[in-house]
Amino acid sequence: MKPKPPTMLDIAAAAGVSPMTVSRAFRRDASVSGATRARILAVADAMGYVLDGTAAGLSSRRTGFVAMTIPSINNANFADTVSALTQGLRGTNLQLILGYTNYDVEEEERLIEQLLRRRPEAVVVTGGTHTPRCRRMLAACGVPVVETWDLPADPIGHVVGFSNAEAAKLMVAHFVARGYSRIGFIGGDATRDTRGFDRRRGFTEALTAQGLDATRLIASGPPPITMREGAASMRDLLTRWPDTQAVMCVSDLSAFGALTECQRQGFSVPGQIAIAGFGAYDLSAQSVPTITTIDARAAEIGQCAAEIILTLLAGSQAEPAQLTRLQPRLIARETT
Amino acid sequence: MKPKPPTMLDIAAAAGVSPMTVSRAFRRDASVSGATRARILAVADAMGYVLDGTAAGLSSRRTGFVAMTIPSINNANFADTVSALTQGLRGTNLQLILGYTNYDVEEEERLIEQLLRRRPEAVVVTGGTHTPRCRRMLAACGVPVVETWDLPADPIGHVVGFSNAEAAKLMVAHFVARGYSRIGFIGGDATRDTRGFDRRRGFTEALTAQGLDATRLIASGPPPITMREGAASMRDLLTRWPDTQAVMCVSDLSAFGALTECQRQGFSVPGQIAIAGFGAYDLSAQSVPTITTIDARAAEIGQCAAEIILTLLAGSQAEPAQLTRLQPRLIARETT
DNA sequence: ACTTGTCATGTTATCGATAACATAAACCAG
DNA sequence: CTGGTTTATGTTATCGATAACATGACAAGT
Repeated sequence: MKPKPPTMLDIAAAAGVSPMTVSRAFRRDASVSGATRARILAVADAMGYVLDGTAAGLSSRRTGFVAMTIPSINNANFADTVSALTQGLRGTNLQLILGYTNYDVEEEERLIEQLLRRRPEAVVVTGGTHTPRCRRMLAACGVPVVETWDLPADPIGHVVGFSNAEAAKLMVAHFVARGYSRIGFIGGDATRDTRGFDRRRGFTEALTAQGLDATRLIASGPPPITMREGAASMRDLLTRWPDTQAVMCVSDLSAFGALTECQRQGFSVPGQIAIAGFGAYDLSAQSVPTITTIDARAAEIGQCAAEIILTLLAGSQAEPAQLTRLQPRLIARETT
Repeated sequence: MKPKPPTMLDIAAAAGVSPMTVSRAFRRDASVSGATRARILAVADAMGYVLDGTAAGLSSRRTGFVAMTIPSINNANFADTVSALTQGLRGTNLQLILGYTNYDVEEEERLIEQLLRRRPEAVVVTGGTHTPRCRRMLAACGVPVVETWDLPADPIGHVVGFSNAEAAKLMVAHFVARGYSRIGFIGGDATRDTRGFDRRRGFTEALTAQGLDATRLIASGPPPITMREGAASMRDLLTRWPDTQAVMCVSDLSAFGALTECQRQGFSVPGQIAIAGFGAYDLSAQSVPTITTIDARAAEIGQCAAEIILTLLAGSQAEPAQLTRLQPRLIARETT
């Protein structure tokens, strides 16, 4: 029924060489004569042999894994970071394994332990807030750690991120320059999405600095905030503060939801109310009207993380922790 | 600099027990006295010990991996399947490892080999079209294989899918019932996205069966088709066949792009032209107007796949290959 | 008191590869 | 033709855990 898959010994016997030669044949660099390698690979293919990476990893202490945690699959921003990182790792024999924290640091702790069991050669986490045990595990795991999408107050290792608060201030400055003064914010509950929370903090700080009312805040439930919740929050906002002139949303998805709600209610955007999002999703470039947003440079985050990892794994000595600070860019569009 | 991480032997020595007892302490079921387990886990935590899953997997022949290939990250449909599958595996100690094929069977072959090296306990692939070598590897790997999102003509193992062609016929029937007869199709190049191709085939077959013109086909480049390409394709379509009454798009994203193009050109939807998508993304429920689409039951696919895998891994004897055929549902909305 | 059984733990062999070292053959300069 | 170097391959020990079997202690049943 289940014929046990062949091992390297079987291939070696069938090809009339030693196991070590088979092992070498399966690696690029190793010194094996062309003829021998071709014969071995042919035999292996014929016998349906697939190298056992589990055993290889145990023996060589190189598993070929890079572990990464992200809050949620199906978020275009994190997907961009993941894509870029995957792309940056292409050509090496490193593979990304992903875990989803669901915006929950407890879940992150469990996940990190599971991922570290796989003995990754590097770890990339999203965000700079972790449980104490999670921090300990990451600090002790002996491989490079990169925190992303944030600027942690007390980094564990390397950082590739940006200030979410600064990004929000950028947007407030844009609103003020456009002449809006009664400005609201739509986001998720503060407790879980720390990056969303930082954006809200930056938002209120910037408004306060301008002497403007910073109380028009809608919390629309646990993250991630969907389009539907963006729409519901817009309804709330318009009910509670009907004279609101502009709204910043925690993401483009919620901004789009807010926009559709305005369209349904017959409000003109930006004539009666201005809307801005965050993240520079395709959606905000394509919608009618197009949505003002902030490009958080998601792909560059992944790309920089990949470069850091490759450099670190190539060089043998431990390099000092590196901080790469990216500058988010405001993209002004039709909704403001 | 890099203190070598402790091994199970170190923990055993520190806790004054044998390595085997430590091994048992780390597993739920094993018989260890509560006091001993607590002591061992405390020592392990204090020493920053993390179980080496590589070695565990080699020894026990259970790696705890389920491998899955999907065409693309950042596709809400596949993300839903992945989420549901992850959810279904929660509570077991199985972890999903994902690979992205980029809609390319050659890439899939490379990926499957890489994934099989990790010795997964089950494999889930998206689609039913593979290279010969890929089929051979999957057939020989000795673990359950589930093909999804399709009904392969010649399945390798288990299947959880639906007929993309039938789904498209459903949509054509809907168009015809609404009285549209000059109907176009927007999709990607036929060569790579076989599911998209099947939808187009179903579309043309259904039109032909109705005696309608089935030549209004726009191929907008290699998949995945984005919103932007949907918009560009709509422009093409309106230029080449200005009297078109309705358009079926290969996905909701391209449908949304097509919708925005109509809005920019001042065409009323559905007054002057009807638009439908595929996939029941959030977007199509939220846009103004809401977009008619087909719910492919992405989450159920993941859920069923998880159930199959869990059943197979629980039972010891090999069960016969199982075909789960889901029925896509048409969701009529404002754009038609 | 004696068997039988259960529970907690220890011992030994092994999973499938690779590192590190060893060796034979081929090559090459002087 | 000789000594030194390179190239291709083999040998042995080991990576860190777990399976399978073994054992000793204690409880329960007769």
